[in-house]
Amino acid sequence: MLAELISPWFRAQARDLPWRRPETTPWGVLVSEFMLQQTPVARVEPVWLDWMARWPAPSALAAAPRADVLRAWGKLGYPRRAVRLHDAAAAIAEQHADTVPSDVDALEALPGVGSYTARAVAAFGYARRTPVVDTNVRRVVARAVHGQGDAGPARVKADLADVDALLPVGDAEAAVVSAGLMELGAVVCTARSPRCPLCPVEHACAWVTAGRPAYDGPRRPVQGFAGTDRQVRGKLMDVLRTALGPVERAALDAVWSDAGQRDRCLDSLLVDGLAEQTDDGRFALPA
DNA sequence: CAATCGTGGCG
DNA sequence: TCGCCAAGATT
Repeated sequence: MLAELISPWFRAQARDLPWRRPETTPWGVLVSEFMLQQTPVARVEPVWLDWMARWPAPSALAAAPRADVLRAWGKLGYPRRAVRLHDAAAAIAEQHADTVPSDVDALEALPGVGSYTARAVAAFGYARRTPVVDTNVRRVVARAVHGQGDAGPARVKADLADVDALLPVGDAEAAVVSAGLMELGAVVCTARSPRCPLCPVEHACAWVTAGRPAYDGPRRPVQGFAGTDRQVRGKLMDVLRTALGPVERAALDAVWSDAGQRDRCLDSLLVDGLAEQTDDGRFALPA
């Protein structure tokens, strides 16, 4: 029911995102999915284009120094994703003959690849029928199927089953519906002020039928940022990324006044493989 | 399960 | 201005 409405809408209205172009390889899809984890499309686009030009295959990325990878990641945020993608590329090059797996279980075994990313790569990289459940899809299902104003806390198995029930039988067509569900949530069925008059599902939507009741369930508390370790780590990484070579400890000390927090964050960056200490005691991105 | 992990734009 | 958010994964 919903699928028949979403599919033609998506074919006609889908944004022309670079990783959706027909020449994009599964590797390109995988890279896009890593970058899009918690990061808006607009910020990902230029970085993805740069990465595809530099590292068109997993083996190419795997051969790059980690410092180059982290600099190319730029300010997308959550730089551990870059480390995991780098490691995933090495695993694909060495264990999968430089070919991104199409099997969900094999994908999930890669570093940084969870339930969502594995299914997204199978669906968008290989046109497989598999439920792809992200925050957008959960919101669309909560509204259109369950008549609720928003999605509550994730219920992994039930969410997968909900989406699976919406997908048509055929692989290729199911993959289009999966992409359409995400597009709908991203562009029309948005968290704030959904554009119901533009929605292909409006007249089949349980939430609209119910009079668009407000969401009453529990809200995920919004993460603070100012003053957190996340902010401090970000400032430290910015120094290391910008520097041409190793920097003195003084250069890192300058970004945050609380020495205890600063040292703890620097240690965590070393542990995460985002920074290293040189023999002469300075700090740099890992070679 | 809840906390943690960056960044910047927008209403 | 500032809270809220944007295609999650890991521990």
